[in-house]
Amino acid sequence: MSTEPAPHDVLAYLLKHATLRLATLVDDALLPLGVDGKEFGVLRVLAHREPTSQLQVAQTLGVDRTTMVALLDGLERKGIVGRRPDPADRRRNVVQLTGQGERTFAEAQAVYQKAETDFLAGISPRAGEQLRRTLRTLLED
Amino acid sequence: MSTEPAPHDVLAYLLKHATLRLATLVDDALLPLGVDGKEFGVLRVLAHREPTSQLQVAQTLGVDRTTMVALLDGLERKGIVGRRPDPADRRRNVVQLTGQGERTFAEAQAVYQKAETDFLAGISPRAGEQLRRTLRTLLED
DNA sequence: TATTGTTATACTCTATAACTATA
DNA sequence: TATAGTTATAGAGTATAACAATA
Repeated sequence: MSTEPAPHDVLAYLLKHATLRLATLVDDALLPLGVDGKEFGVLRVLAHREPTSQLQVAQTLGVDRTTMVALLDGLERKGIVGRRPDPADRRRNVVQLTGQGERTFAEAQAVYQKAETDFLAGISPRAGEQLRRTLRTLLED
Repeated sequence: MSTEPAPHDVLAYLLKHATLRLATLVDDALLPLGVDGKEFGVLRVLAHREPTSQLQVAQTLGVDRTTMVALLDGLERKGIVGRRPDPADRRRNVVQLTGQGERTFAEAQAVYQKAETDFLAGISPRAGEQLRRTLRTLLED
């Protein structure tokens, strides 16, 4: 046997695969609602804010504005979001959840919480909270 | 203001972005060595094991065997790994680090450790160890 | 027949460049 | 001139299918 450490026991690997596993759980859980994890991200932004422009949503999520177009096209086709020109600046689109979108978001949030709980099932609630705090601190900078 | 929780304060988001940040730090740190994070993953597998086949390396890393071909092509071109037919089963390629590959791996490991330390700079060593333990437990299943 | 490595191809995801309309 | 949204296009990354050599 080699004296080298196991290739999987390194923080970058552990973080990546924990991320992947939770993302898979969430995507699977959201499947019946007709949205995926990325779309759920858009819904969270729209539910949190007053109606905003596409660009603001894109910047909040850290994606390009051209990527946001396709994302919103899909959500609009499903009747989850609506777009209309901003009367105050007609270059902008005001984006907001539709009534159906609000319901989908509420269901998606419940489904997400369950997936997260399942993901954390192997550790104590205290350890789960500690994990969340630690990650927040690391991302604060 | 909305009563909805902030869209970024959700475990899936925190995990994803912590992963991204560490991956970026590691890639940047490895740049002068001429390898990236994914190639460093291959090096870790090869350093840990006795010489193995391409397929075994691919499976350990969870990538397709066709993906491994291109990865090893790059590492071989750089003189970091060598490939030769396995005398015991000539369908297989035995893959191992070259002398230069061993040196590159040693340097890469030092560089990685520094990037990880920088990443964890904002929390206590105890919290860093707790993070590692928690992630290991979550991935054990 | 099944397996390993390889190649060609297709698919997904995302960004860059160019266009339209508004400011 | 600059900005928001859109479209077309290109690039990175990875997987699927088909093939050659070997078992």
